[in-house]
This record gives sequence, structure tokens and C-alpha cells, in this order.
Amino acid sequence: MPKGPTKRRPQTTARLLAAAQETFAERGFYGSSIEVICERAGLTRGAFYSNFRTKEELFFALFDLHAQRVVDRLSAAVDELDAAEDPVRAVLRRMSALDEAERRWYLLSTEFTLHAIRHPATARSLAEHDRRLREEIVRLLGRLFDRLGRRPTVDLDSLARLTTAVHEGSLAQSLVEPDRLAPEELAVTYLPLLVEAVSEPAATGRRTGS
Amino acid sequence: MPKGPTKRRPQTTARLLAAAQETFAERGFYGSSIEVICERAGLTRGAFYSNFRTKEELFFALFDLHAQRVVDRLSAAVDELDAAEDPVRAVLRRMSALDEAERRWYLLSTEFTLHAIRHPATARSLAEHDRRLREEIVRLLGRLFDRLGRRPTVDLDSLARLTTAVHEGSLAQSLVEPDRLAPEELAVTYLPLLVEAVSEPAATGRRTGS
DNA sequence: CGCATCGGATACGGGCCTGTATCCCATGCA
DNA sequence: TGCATGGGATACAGGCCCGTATCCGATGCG
Repeated sequence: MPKGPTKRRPQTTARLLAAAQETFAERGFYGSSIEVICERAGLTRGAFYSNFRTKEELFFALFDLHAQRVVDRLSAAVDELDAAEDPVRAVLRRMSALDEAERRWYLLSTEFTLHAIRHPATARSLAEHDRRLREEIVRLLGRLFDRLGRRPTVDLDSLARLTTAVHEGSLAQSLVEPDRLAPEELAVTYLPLLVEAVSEPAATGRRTGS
Repeated sequence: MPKGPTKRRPQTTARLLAAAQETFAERGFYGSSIEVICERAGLTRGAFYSNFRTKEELFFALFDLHAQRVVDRLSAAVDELDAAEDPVRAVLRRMSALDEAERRWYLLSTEFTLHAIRHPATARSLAEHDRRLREEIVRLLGRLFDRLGRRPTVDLDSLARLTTAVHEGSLAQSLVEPDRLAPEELAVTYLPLLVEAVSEPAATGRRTGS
């Protein structure tokens, strides 16, 4: 039963999120003072403390938005796989199209991960968020193997971790040397080989049907 | 022809490096003010500015020390490979023993990488340091394939990049969830498979000789 | 033995950021 | 229409850190 105006709220929150996104990308998590974020949003620090308790809270809000986008995109990519040539490559190509937004996100999430590692309470929150995202990836991997007509011989959660590791590790390298290593080049080169190596032909006679 | 005392210098530098190492590990690169580093070294900021120009310079000094240690260790591991079971695993086991020191270094170098990505001039320096280290790794990979009696079918520099990516990406995950993912677990699981996938038996009849 | 010089300590001015406490206005229901 | 309440702005006090300019003592050569 709120009496006063509660309409402007979401607007303000959205503006703060957008401003945070940009500021974080440019100056990093530590480098972004709350002050500067508010400035960019055209608001004051009062507005911030009214909507969030800490900078971390702000980050997790961004995390959820991003995870949703990633899952949607991956999911769509798998959905639209026709009897194409190489499903693994097709999905990867789809992902490497993220470019600038993904670059920004990589910078932010990695720095935040380091921050979390040094702050156990934050790490627990982060692990939970990560877990939820990985769950979705496991699901997608399952569908992918299905399409390939192969059965994985390893734990899919572990494989999801590996793909994440490769993605992030190689992204780091290509960001440091943009013209020496293309993003996803490593993934495109090695993951198809690996997918083959960790799976075996599914029982013959059965196809992809339910 | 320095007249005055120049003997205390290396001592002071060493103390600053040690203090920086610890402080960086605990509070990160951005989180470590020059002031605090000096404090821990039992020196004043005057001493710092007399020995280094910036915090970055301090970092690169640490980088070189660390790279040397890594190369030495890897090199020794490959040297001592007897006709053992699985050379890849043997080397990896050797590396995962780094534990705490490696953990510290991972935290520091990753944060610094992010910093570099946002500062092109710094990125160039970092890329150069990285390159030198990777050169050594390529050399070691060469020896490893030799021992396996296999010939790589991919560019070794690219493969070196991949192993680095996996190492760092998976380390990140295991640091966030220490009891859910053991360090190097991903590498131990997948790299041997991959090594196989990216090489073919060397010309028969020839062995490991020069 | 004295002095030139080097290495590190001290002192200074200034900037930025945080978190809270308080205030004001706009809103929308009674 | 008036008023209770919520949302955001302002003001305040304090802390940390930077980089430089200057100073002092120790050292080892001549």
C-alpha cells in the first residue's frame, strides 16, 4: 500500500544500470566510483543509495541481465540448427558475433571475479549466479550432442566448465593482442576436435527423436 | 662513477618487491596503494619513487621473476621425464603443485591484464612480456611431442595459447569454488585428449634423436 | 679526514570518494 | 484539495592517497 509515487523508480534504476554498464566497461569495477556512475546517469549519489545498497548489488543486477541474453542467444542458435554442416562451429560463430558487448562484459565479470575471490561472502553469491548460468549451458550441450548423434563420455557439467574456461581464457589473450589472435579462434580450432574426443557414437538405430 | 653509497639499493628494491607481492595478493593491484606497499616494506614513499616510477613498473619486475620460475620448473619437469607413463599428465601434476604461490600470481596477473586492456601502452609492454614467456612454452611443447613420438598438426604457438587459456580459465573457476573444482582438474582431464587430437604419429623409423 | 653524492625520509598541497543525515518536492489517494 | 509518504537532491565530515619538493644522513673516494 504505497501512497507516494513509485512510478519513477524503475526508470531511475534502469538509468543507473545503463550508466554503470558503460562506466564499468571504461574504468573497471574498482575504478568506477559510485559518484561517477551517478553523474553519468544524470543523478546524484542520493538516488543510488536509495536504489542499491552497494556497488556489488549493482553488479549482480547487470550479471542477471547479461546471463539472460547469453542463454537466449545460445538457445536460439541451437534451435535454429538445421541439418547444417558442423553444429559446434555454427554455434561458436553465432557467439563470436557478440563482439563489443561481450568484450565489455568480459572485462567487468573477470574483474568482479577477482574481487569475489578475495571476499568469500561475495564469492558465494557469485558461485550461485555462475551455477545457474552453467545449468543452462549443460542443457544446451546435451541438445548439441544429441544433434551430433553422439553420446558424451564425460560429465557435462565439467565440459561446460571447460568451454567457459576456454572462452574466457582466450578472450583475455585476444583482447591483449587484438590483431594477433581473433576472438574465439582458439575455440573454433580446438573445441570441435575436443567434442569428438569426449564422445562416442550414440547407440545405432536411435536418432534424435524423443 | 658513483661516489655515494650504492650498496643499500638492491636490498631496498628487494624489500619493495616482496612487500608488493604480498600486498597485491591480498588487496589486488588497484586496491594496493603505493603507500601501503611501502608501509609493509618498512619504508616510505620516498624510497618507492626513488626506485620505481610507477606501480606498473613494480608489476613488471614481479612478472619477470615469476616467468623465470615457471620456465625453470616446466623445463625441469620435461628434462626429468623418464620413459614414464603419460608425459602430459606428469608435467601437469608438476605444475599443479604450485598451489599458493600460483594462486597469488594468478590473481595479480589477471587483474593487471584487465588494467592493460584498458591502457594500450601498458598492453604493448604486457604483450611483449607474454610473448617471451610463450616462446619458452613453445619450446617445451616441442620437446614434449618429441617424447611422445608424435608430430603436431597445428601451430605450436597457437597450442601454447590454448594451454595458457585453459590453465587460467580453469584456475579462475577453481578459485571461486575451491571445493567444487580442483585446480588443473580440467587440464588433466582434457589436455591429454587434445594433445592426441592435434598430432599424428611421427614418421616411423625415426625416434627422438636429433 | 673531508666532501660530493646518493638514497631514503619528511613535509606539503591537493584531489577524490565515501556514507550519512537532512531536506524538499512531487505524487496520488482520501 | 490537502496531506502523508516516498524518491531523490544537498550538505557535511572525514579518510585515503598521490606526486613533488625539500631535507638529512650515511658512505666511500680522493
